[in-house]
Amino acid sequence: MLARVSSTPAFKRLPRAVREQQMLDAAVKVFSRRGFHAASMDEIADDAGISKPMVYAYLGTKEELFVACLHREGTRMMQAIAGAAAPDLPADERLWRGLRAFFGFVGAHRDGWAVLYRQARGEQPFAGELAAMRARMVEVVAGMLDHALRAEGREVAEAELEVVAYALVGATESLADWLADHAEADPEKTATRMMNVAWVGAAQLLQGTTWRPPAA
Amino acid sequence: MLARVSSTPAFKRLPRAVREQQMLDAAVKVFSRRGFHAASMDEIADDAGISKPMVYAYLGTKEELFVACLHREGTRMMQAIAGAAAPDLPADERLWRGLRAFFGFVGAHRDGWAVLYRQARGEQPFAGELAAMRARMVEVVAGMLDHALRAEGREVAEAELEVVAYALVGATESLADWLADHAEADPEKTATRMMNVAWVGAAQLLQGTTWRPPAA
DNA sequence: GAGCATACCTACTCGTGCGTAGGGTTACGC
DNA sequence: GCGTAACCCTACGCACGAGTAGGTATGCTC
Repeated sequence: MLARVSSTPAFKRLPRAVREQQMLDAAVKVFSRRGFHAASMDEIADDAGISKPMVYAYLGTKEELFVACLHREGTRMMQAIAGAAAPDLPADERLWRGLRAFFGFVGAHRDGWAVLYRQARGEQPFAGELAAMRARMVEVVAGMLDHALRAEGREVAEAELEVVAYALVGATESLADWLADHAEADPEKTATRMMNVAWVGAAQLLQGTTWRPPAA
Repeated sequence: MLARVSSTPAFKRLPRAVREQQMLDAAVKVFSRRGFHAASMDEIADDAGISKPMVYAYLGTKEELFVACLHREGTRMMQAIAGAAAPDLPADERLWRGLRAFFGFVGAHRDGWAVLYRQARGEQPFAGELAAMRARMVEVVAGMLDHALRAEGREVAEAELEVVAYALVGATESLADWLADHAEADPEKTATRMMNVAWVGAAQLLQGTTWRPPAA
C-alpha cells in the first residue's frame, strides 16, 4: 500500500502550468499517432512522465483533453499566420506571407497538424470546432480575393467568391498533408508552389476568363 | 434456450450475396455516422436486420468489414469516373466529365464519401489504402494536364506537374466535403465551379505565367 | 513548526463491445 | 423422405480502457 519509501522521490514536483504543457505535448503526440479512440489515457500519462489521475485532475476527461489539444494547436497556427500577414500589405504579399507561415508551421508541427486535421475531422464531437476554424480561413481568403479584384475595378458575386476560396483552402490543406507526410520536403518551396496555383490561377480566373459547360 | 418456436420465422432466409450487400450497406451507413471506433458491430448487425455472428461469418472482423466497405465504395467511385471520362476525348472534355461524374457520385453517396475520406484518413490501418487511391487520381489528373500542355507545345517538369495535380485533387476533395455537408447543393453546379478553378486557373498558370517569391 | 494547499501516487471499479461457442431450422440434391 | 449444407440465432467470455477512491509527501504561509 505504501507508495514509496520516503527517501528520494524519483519524480520531480513541478508547477501546474509546466505539467499541463507536458501533458498536452504528450497528448498531441499520442493522439496524432494513434487517433482519438485508439489513444489511451494511460499511454498519454506515461508519455508525459506522470500518472493518470494527474491528467484527469488538470485537463479533465479524454474528450476535454482532446479539445484542449485542438485549441492549443489551432491557436498557435492562427497566430503564426496572423503574425506574418499584416493587413496593411498588398493582397499578393499578404497571401504569400500567410502561406509561407502556414507551411512553415505545418513543417515544424507535423503532429499538431495531424491532430487538427486528420483526427478532429473524423470524430463528430470535434468536427464543429474544426469547421469553424476552417470557415474563418475561407473568409480571410475570400476577403483577399475580393479586395484584390475591387482594386482592379471588377466585382464578383459573394457566393462565387466563397466557393473559389473554399477550393483554394482545400488545395492548401492537401499540400499541407503532403508536406506532413514527406519529411524531406521543403516548406518554403511548397508555399511557392501553392502561391502559384492560388494567385496566378485564381486571379486570372476571376479577372474574366470563365469556363462554361458544353451545351450537350 | 429455445430460439424461436418453429412456426413462422420472422426473418427471411436470403442467399449470401444478398445479405453481404445488406451488411455492407448498413456498415457504410453506421461507420459514416459514428466513425470507425464508435461504430459497434451490434449496431451494424442490427441495422442490417441480422445477428452479429452472421456479420463475422460473412465479412470477418471489424477491420476487415471496414476494408470491405472501403473497397466497395472506392471501386464504385472509380468506375463512375472512369465510365464517364473516355480516354479518346479532348482533355478539357475528359476533365469536365470526370468531375461531373465525381460530384454526382458524392452527391448520391454522401455516406460512402464520409466513410472513404473522413474516416479512413484518420485511422492508421486504412490510411494507406486511401493514399493509394488518391495517388491514382493525382496521376490521372497530372496525365491530363501533361497531355493538354504537350498539345500546345509546352513542357513542364514532372515533379512540378504532380504538385499542381495534388493541389487540384485536394481542392476537388474539399468541394466534395462541402457538397456532402450541404444537402441543398447541386452537384452539377459544384462541378462547374471546380472546372473553373481547375481548367482555367491551372492551364493558364502552366502556360507560362509564374509567380516568384519576392527577393526579401 | 503547525497548518494547509498543492503535487503526486497505487490500485481499484465497472461499463462497453469484440469475437465465439454451441445449437436450431430450412432448402436442396438424390 | 432423408442427409447434408447453408442460414441464422441466443447467450455468453473476456480484455481493455475510462474514470475514481483514498492516501502520501512536499513546500509555503504566518
